[in-house]
Amino acid sequence: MPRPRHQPLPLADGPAPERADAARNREVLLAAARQLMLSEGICAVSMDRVARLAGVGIGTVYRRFTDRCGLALALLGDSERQFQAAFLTGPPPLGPGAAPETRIRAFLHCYIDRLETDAELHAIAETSSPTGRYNNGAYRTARTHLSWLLTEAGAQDPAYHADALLTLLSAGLFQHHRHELHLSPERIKAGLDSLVTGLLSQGTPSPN
Amino acid sequence: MPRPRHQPLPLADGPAPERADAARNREVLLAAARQLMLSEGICAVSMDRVARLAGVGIGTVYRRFTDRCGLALALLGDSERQFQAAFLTGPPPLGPGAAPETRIRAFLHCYIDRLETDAELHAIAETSSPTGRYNNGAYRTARTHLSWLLTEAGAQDPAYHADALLTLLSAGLFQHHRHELHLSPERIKAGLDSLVTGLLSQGTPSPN
DNA sequence: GTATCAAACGGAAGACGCTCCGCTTAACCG
DNA sequence: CGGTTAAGCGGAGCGTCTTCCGTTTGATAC
Repeated sequence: MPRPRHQPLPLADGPAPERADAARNREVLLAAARQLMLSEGICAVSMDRVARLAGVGIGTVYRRFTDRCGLALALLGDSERQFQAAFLTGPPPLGPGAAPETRIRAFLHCYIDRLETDAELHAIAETSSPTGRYNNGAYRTARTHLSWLLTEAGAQDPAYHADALLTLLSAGLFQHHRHELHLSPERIKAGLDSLVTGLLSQGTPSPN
Repeated sequence: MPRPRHQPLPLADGPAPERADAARNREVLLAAARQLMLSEGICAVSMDRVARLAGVGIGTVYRRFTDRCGLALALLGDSERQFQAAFLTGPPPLGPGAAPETRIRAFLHCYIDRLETDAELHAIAETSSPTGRYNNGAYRTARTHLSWLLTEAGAQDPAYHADALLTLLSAGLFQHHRHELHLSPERIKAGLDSLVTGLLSQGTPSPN
């Protein structure tokens, strides 16, 4: 009969502690993926090759990262954490202190800058199911934040428009604008800016 | 020595005439794909099964439709042609005759209705490369049209905002809104409408 | 009818994502 | 330390998309 496992600390249970070998493998795998990416480009980062370069079985890659998108998301983890810290608790204009509208623009500009450096990785991270993009922690945090800023700024329908703005930050659209239509990042930011202006020109008919 | 082929009619050369067996196979394959879709759902529509049900080799499917997205696009062909006819030459509010702003809204609403009936097929059609969605005839026609309407309506930066609006009509976002957030089609249309209002509230400062 | 050739065909083979399941091992307890 | 258990591991195998290339065939000219 399976005896109930004793709970050493019933307080503050996170999403489950990771065993030592698991944590080790996570790092080894991320390192392998990064190396593959740097030396041969994104296309070379297949689950199979990452596993072999890391010296583990494929099953392990999936156990650690769920799927290819999960691996991409993990590779973006540092960038993501930095970004979140910046818009949640960092200095203005991105962080608290600036006017909501200013923060929204800063958020969008910063996101475009992130795409400029890591568009391909973002593209993979958005690849799973059609709705996969909308179902991960990073997306939800961003949406919640944007939605709140839009509310603060007095916009109509913040929930819808938060999703709308984030959809305009999809890697696919960015790559199309950037590398097929040859728009500069500034041009893209300007487009987003005018959209924000439009969004905020309604809602609060006159902010007096 | 290869003798030069005689040209029967040097006038009006289309994108290349399709040989009889090729045209026949195209129809057989589309029928097979439709049947599979109706009887077992979109997931059952794999290139392999379509080929077998049609009684041809897989190579033929690829020769006729290039890839899976091409097949999906072909399945949407009728709907697409109807839609194009409607907004290019049909009656108002979608076609010529109504005010540009009215036509823009009608365009978006109509697109949402199309997604409501064929979201899954659209999702597959948007699946190829990250930028695949932006590189097919249907997309380009829609973009040109929207861009022109935006110009007529006096919007700023019509080129950018045409892409923006079309990106908000992606199947992935629609499915997320519709089936995960449980928004009604009307709710989605309202969101798009308020965006359009914002877009057009600038540009022409006062249309007098 | 016959010759010719580009177009079309078929299906084997490759690459990749992902699943499944039997075996191994870290972690914890007494 | 030895027992117990959940977590982790490995890799064969499946399904799918896609490519490649040798063979076949429809269309045309003569």
